[in-house]
Amino acid sequence: MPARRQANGSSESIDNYLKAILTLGGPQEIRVTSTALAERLSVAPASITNMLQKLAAAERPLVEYERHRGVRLSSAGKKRALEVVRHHRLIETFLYQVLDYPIEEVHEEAERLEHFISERFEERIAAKLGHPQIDPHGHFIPTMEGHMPQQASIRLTEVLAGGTFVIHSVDDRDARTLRELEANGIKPGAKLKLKPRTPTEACSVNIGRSAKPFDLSRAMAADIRIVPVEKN
Amino acid sequence: MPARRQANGSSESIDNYLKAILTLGGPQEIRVTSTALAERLSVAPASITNMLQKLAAAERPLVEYERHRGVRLSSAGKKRALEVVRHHRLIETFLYQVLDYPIEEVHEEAERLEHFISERFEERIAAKLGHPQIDPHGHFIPTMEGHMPQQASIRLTEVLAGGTFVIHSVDDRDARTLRELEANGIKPGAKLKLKPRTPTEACSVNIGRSAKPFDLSRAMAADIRIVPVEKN
DNA sequence: TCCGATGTTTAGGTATACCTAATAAATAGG
DNA sequence: CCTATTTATTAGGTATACCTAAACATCGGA
Repeated sequence: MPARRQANGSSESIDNYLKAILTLGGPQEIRVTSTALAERLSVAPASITNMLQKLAAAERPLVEYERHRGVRLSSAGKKRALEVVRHHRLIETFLYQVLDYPIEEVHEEAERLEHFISERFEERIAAKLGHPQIDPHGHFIPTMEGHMPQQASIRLTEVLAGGTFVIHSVDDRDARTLRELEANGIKPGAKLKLKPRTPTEACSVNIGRSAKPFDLSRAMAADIRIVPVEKN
Repeated sequence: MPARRQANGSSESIDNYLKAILTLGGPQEIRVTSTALAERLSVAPASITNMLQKLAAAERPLVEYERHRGVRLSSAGKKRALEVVRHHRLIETFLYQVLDYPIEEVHEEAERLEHFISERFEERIAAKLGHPQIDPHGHFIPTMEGHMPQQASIRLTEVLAGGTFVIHSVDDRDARTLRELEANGIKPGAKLKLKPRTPTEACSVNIGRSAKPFDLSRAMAADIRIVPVEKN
């Protein structure tokens, strides 16, 4: 068998399956379908089935899998997934704060390196950064013990009531969208006022002083998460 | 085909073949034999032949290979090999200086990460370090343009004449040996006096004030390189 | 409830990078 | 100079992680 180049036991590919199951399953750890995984990972559905069977059949299974009923992470799988997410977010923070990367480049580099850094590397950059809890996108960084801090945030697109919010995170998968949004003031920490609306209505947003209509489909694509602010 | 996880075109495995050919070929770029490569890479000789054929047959060949006559790097191969060596040595320097790694741990981490960092990462850590020319082991760092600085150093084991030298580099492949040698003052920058000897004789070494006999086989294993010092 | 659309799995195949065993070429000793 | 040993190559096989195409479940609507 070919040499393992990872600092730990699993492969890069497996890491990515676990991460995808973690994020698609959401905080309630809903079963994830093959199709959803196939789309997320840009892999044929048949390949997903194959991999899931292998992950479930392992000595120490990383997922719980039942034919035609989707997958969930096992506790071992969740541990590894959270470790990889921790790596990703620490690396992003490090690239941004220590190596002065432009914000829109941190994701791609982190996506590659997250699989290959050692425990020591993880520990050292965390120490250098003062054990940060959120990354430059506003995402919480899982703890060393594999625990994801509770996020009291909600999707912008889920909010119908209107009110004042702080942007908690802006998803970092598409560099262009991210940059555009940032240029418009849509970035973690920014304050934002929503007008009440129905699910189908366009969204109106106040950022700082200026009020502009906001295209909901873009918010959908970018997965903007916000935290309600108590008026005081 | 499986997704490329490297920032550049080639694979981790290919990188390692190129690096091995570079170092085994030496500064004069002697043809390297399959056996030598097989040993260095801990891979069966048959696998070496296979890989060399592929590397030589590529659209843009990375090696010049003739059956039964060994390999040399092509200019493209040499460029990539030097790039990987640059990555390795920059990463080691970075781990040591910025992340406070213990010296004996930098090699393993660099060996893994060297294949996966981007041009940007390389450039950023080089800048952070002030574009260093030698790594913590005393090895020269190839330039961005893929040029290896001339090393006026020689193998400790090749020196028969005796004289005063500065240790230029101590090879970093075996952590234990490295640590032991360092504990005995054998580290880059240390001054060292050799007594004249024959190839088979034990070696006598002065480090600072103390003179001790030195086991040549250990020097052989560790590939200690030294630079002659003009007495003044 | 049955039936077709959708989603999922099985079957069979590709490329990479390894392996072992058998064969062939080069080199060195008598 | 010819054989014996060493070194290198070919042939055939494994595991991983993908693929396509065909078969098979599940689910929602008539």
